[in-house]
Amino acid sequence: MTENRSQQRVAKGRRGRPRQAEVARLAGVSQTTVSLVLGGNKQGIALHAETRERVLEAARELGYVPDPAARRLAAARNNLLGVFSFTATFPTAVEHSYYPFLVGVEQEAAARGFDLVLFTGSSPGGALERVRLADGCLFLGRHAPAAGLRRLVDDGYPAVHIGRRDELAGLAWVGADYVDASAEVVRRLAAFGHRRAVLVREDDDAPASTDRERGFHEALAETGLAGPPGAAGPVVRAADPAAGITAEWVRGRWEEGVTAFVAEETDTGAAWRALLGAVEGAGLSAPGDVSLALLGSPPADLAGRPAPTGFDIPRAELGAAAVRTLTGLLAEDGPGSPPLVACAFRAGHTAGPPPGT
Amino acid sequence: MTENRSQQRVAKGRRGRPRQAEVARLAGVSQTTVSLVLGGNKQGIALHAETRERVLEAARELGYVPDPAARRLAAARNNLLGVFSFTATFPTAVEHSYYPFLVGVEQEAAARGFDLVLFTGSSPGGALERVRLADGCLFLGRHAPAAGLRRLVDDGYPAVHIGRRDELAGLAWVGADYVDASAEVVRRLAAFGHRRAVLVREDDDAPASTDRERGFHEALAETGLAGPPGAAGPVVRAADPAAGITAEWVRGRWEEGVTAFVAEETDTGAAWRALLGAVEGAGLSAPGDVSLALLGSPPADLAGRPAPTGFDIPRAELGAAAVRTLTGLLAEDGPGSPPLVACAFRAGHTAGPPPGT
DNA sequence: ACCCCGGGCTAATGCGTATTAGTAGCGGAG
DNA sequence: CTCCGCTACTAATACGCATTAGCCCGGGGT
Repeated sequence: MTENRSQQRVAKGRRGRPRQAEVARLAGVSQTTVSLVLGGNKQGIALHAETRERVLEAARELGYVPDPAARRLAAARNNLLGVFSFTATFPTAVEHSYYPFLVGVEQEAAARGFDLVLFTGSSPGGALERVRLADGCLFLGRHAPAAGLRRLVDDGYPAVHIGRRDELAGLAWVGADYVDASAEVVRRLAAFGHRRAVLVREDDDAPASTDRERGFHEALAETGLAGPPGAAGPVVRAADPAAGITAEWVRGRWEEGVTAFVAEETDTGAAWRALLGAVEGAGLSAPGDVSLALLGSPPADLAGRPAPTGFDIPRAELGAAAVRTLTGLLAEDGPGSPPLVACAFRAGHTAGPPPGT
Repeated sequence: MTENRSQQRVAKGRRGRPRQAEVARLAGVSQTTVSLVLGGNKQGIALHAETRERVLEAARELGYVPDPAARRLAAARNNLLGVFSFTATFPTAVEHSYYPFLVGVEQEAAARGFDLVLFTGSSPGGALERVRLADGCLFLGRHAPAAGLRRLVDDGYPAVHIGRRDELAGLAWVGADYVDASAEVVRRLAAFGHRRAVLVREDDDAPASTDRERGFHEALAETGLAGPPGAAGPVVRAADPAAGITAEWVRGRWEEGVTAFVAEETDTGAAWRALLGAVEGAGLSAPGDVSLALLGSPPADLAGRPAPTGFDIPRAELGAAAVRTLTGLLAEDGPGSPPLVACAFRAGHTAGPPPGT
């Protein structure tokens, strides 16, 4: 049975893909010559045009494709870019956050002649090292293990993180300008005439969260918007938004004069979800009674609801920018594109003038 | 000269990582021994426990990590699976058809220790040959060029097509069981009490379309459901559904006693879109006046509308099945999983009993 | 005393490609 | 006719690891 099968395979043709040596044999030249012709002959060794043609023809005929591992081992280039995501692939959560990046990454990579290798972080430990198979790698996800990245970066491996990553010196990154985008949202709320606002954030110290909060604060200072009266301050940090952000809480703030509620976007969308529920539970409606804003995009399952006022993260653009930066590192010349990408304000339908204006 | 060069290399730090040879030196053993200890020694060569310890200690001390490229070169495998999609990656169109497959593919691949290489059909000509860099490849999209695939298959390259593909002998494939799923939808319509039904399909001869039609016909025969009276038959083929499926047409069928309208799903969703518009234009409502069913999932932009009665293609599961089949081919042992994956009936809200029941 | 055996290790080689150091052949300058 | 230099190649080697085929040594059998 097994014999039968393997015989079939042998009979069917060559085992595995053709090597340079086979191309060489067919073209009647040496393996070196094949390598020179197909590798672009950067060292400028003289070659007859006709020889070149023969080699190319033979390669085409056999369907030759270089082995990335061998190429890499010989200290050359693969034309492969890695994409490493740390979030284990969770269809639902991923649907709205991972894929759009990938679209941008893929387009930009294709445009520059690179193919993509997807590494998924499920496996533990040295899994990160796998990426060395590619010429360089993009890392995405909030929780990339610093130790592994440190290692790669120190070894001079070209790596670009999608999302701000300052604490890891030497690691290149591209990120969305959450500070400015968040500030802009608050400015719009102020322009509507709101006087008091709160920000609901999850208990997460990722740069993406702190940046949003910073933008929020900056715009408060700039516009004169205030938080609720009292010492609590305008920012609410909820480890479990569903529990912390209740109808009672919303009503309490509302009675204190808060007319604008802002939530940050996270993987789960928990803050926004809780806010929507609590406002509804409090018998308030947006944008009639209160204005709601989301610093980011709503979770996929709320796609049917009216679009929240807020901003859109240009994920595809970010992915493309990351590829540009990475290929810049590979070429060791370009200064790369600027790391911050602007977000687009989204008017949406959940914010408007406060009641009585 | 050679000395000089190697010194440069050290100075440059381009390769700062320790090799097995260095671990070996530190532990006072040979590189072979290091490889045996760290590689798990599958060949069962006798090794002193103390030697083992020394090697492990040395490896730890130097922070040794194996070079994946070298590893793969030596193993003549690279643990890469290709995914080749022919539809150029168009963010919008792709969002709902390409990505869900990928999710399943990725999970199953990760579970089996494979990484993924993404190829996009955008590049011209011999682009197909690129996939040979992976150990095997998945192909997806209705319009995969037969010639290129033929070539790969004949060479014994492990390839699996996602979607039925019978005409290409020797090509493995996995597909959704559209025949049974479509039949089931019709059975449900019959159970509601409908007596006459039509199927609107686009002018596309892909297996996915003909399978749906076959299921439709089979269930008609089985349940006694009929098409409209006259010679036209129960299936309407519209090259341009927006033009062919009009309000007048719907009203015409309705007056002939047709109470159930079924559309097939295609990339664009044109048939379903046209049907919805025409029914509305005819002043009819579903499921009150007529029942509508969609053989597949609605296009992404109609996600807000009531869920159509129909079935869901288990895309992720299909992707996973494809990976299983492919790894089966690679191992040359497993019989692979069965090629047909069942679809899940979706009750939805567009079908019910016909008026007057 | 000799051989064999098996435990413990290593030298040698292969994987496929890129690069470096040549080598043949030939025409022209000296 | 020698030597040079140029063109058009090729042989050899490195890359880092896995694997195969040994090698050496001590003890037990005969």
